[in-house]
Amino acid sequence: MPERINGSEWRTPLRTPVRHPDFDLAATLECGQAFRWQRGPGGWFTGVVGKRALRVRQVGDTLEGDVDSHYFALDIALRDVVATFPVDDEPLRVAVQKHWGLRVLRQESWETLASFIASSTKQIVQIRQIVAELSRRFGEPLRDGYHAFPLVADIARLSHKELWDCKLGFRAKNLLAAARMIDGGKVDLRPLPAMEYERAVEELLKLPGVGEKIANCVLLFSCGFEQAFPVDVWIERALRRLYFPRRKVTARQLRDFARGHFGPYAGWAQQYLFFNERTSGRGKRSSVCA
DNA sequence: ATCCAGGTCGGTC
DNA sequence: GACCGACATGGA
Repeated sequence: MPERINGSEWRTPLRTPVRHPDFDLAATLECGQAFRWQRGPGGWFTGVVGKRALRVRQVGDTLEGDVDSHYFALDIALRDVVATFPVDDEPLRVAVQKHWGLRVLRQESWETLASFIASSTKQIVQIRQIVAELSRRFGEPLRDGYHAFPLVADIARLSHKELWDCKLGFRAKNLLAAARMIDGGKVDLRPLPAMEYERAVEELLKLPGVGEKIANCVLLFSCGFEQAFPVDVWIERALRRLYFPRRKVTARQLRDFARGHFGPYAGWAQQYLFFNERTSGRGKRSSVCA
């Protein structure tokens, strides 16, 4: 099938279609963990992973196109993950059922860190714009007008204004300083996956613009810490609504609850609850703005 | 117009 | 420790 996009041939050859019943491509790509995918005609998603422009779609149980099974974490048995979730947790059970097949991707750590430094008090649609702009201006050109996410060293060399012009606002200085710390060897992302969780958090907190929430995003989405549980405004809202209705609890209490309650795959539970909260229409805002 | 967005940080009490 | 406002910008 010689698919063409914008008149130019895509990536050749497309791989053999793969059957995978426990995977929901759309939910996985649109739940807010990745910022570089776009849904196009025919149900095809296009995006960039590392230095590859990929195109993939799901038809029923079948995946077509560039199926990167490592990136999509297809080796993980979803039933085993769900089996670790607490029994008698009805809200989580409902969320999992509603979005069955949603998986936590294995993303690249620098891109994840940079994207989430850019994310603070930004809407997801704006984060996507910023990441796209950074890539377009400073990332390695790939085929068909796509660009890789810029390397740490390339961001580190930029001026404050060059980053500012990518709509980063007050986050520009944080991204620049973080890039320079990593590029200069003050912080090393590579050993994070092998560290103890607490130690890895501590390491990331050295970076400017990185607090508990963003550190947990990086550890969950790009370092294999399935227990990491980022608490943002959406999850906070969901936890209050689902587990502490009409009770006053502090943010700290919510974090402690989450860490003790959801188990070794708390991060996966977080994604189901997060996506559910954003799509259920019960939050203060009723629509997903992506 | 006004509020709020996948927060973080440095200042208060 | 918990609480508070500043920080930039744009979407709803």
